[in-house]
Amino acid sequence: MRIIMHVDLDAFYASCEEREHPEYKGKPLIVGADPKGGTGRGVVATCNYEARKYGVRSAMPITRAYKLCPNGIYVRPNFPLYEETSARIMKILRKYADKLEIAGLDEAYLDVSRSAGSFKIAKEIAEKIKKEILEKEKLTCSVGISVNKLIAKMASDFQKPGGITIVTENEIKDFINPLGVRKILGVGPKTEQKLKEMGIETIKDLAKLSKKQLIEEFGNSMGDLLYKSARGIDESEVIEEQEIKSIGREYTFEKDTDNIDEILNTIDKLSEETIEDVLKSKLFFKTITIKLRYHYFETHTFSKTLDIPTNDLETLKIVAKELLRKHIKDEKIRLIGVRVHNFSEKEVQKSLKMI
DNA sequence: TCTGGGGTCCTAGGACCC
DNA sequence: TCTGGGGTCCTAGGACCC
Repeated sequence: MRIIMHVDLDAFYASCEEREHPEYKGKPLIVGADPKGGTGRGVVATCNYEARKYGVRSAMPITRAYKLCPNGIYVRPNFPLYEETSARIMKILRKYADKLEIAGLDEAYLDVSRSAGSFKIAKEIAEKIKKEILEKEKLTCSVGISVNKLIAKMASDFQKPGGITIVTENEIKDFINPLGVRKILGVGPKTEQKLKEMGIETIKDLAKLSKKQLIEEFGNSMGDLLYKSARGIDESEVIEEQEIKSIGREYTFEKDTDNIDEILNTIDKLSEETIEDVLKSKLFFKTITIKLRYHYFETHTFSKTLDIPTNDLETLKIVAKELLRKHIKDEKIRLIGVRVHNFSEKEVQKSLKMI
């Protein structure tokens, strides 16, 4: 049997900010877009627990957060700070894990089956991890321990902030049954709503549906996920390193725009930043996708696949602008994005026939 | 309430090849 | 003249995660 641990840093961005700015402590702190006195654009990235008392939550429009908590401290995210802090923490976690899967800046899965061997030792490891992160980084985390990633993640979420929750094989059913379906990784607002319309709200409800029923309603992949998740089954491995599938940048304008120069200049800028990352990763891409969001929030993507992989900035700029010209409607644009994918590691040599 | 920006994965139709 | 099926690639859209 496996022993899987999920470590989740508590209110990570906000906690990093509090650490760097002790004057923020004890006050509601919101990391995200500039509220601009209630007219700003964007959302809350993270807030501390003080701000949560006002009802502020992650992904909430910043204007709404501002109404709920006008006297809060609002700061822009400082990603270099979070990235550096996260990298040091992942280094700590790596020492304790047979296998480590980084699942974002603020969370990771650890396979500790071999090194722990039992839930008792796994708990001791979790305590050591918490202690080391607190001493070295002045940050707290929540830990879930179980037999797979699905339940470990649900467990880490169970006693936040700062808790350690263990769910053994025998306890899985009682642990998941009362939880809402939304706690399943992969179930978002749409699937939750659809299930609700079917009279399904908790995992216990979900477990009553047959596999056939679920696959008919939700398709092969999601149907299977729901069927297994409702039974606490998750065979997925802790994966050490994931390959990069796509690289891109997008930008929401301060004000919706139909100024073509502004849009084209933005494509240039986004392309340049995208290529910077592409060069760092030493990859060559074949497919270019642009994303357009209109003022009424309708969003479209358009892509073109090249004959030969490239990492060339001019090619990206030209193709991105071609795609824009070909597809853009006569409406104000809210967001524009550029993304590249379909990677290979080498620039494919031109065919010998060309000689 | 009016919805960021970085991504991943899945679906489905059509083209094209064998 | 009409009709196969499988596999792969491309394109567009959508749900979801942190």
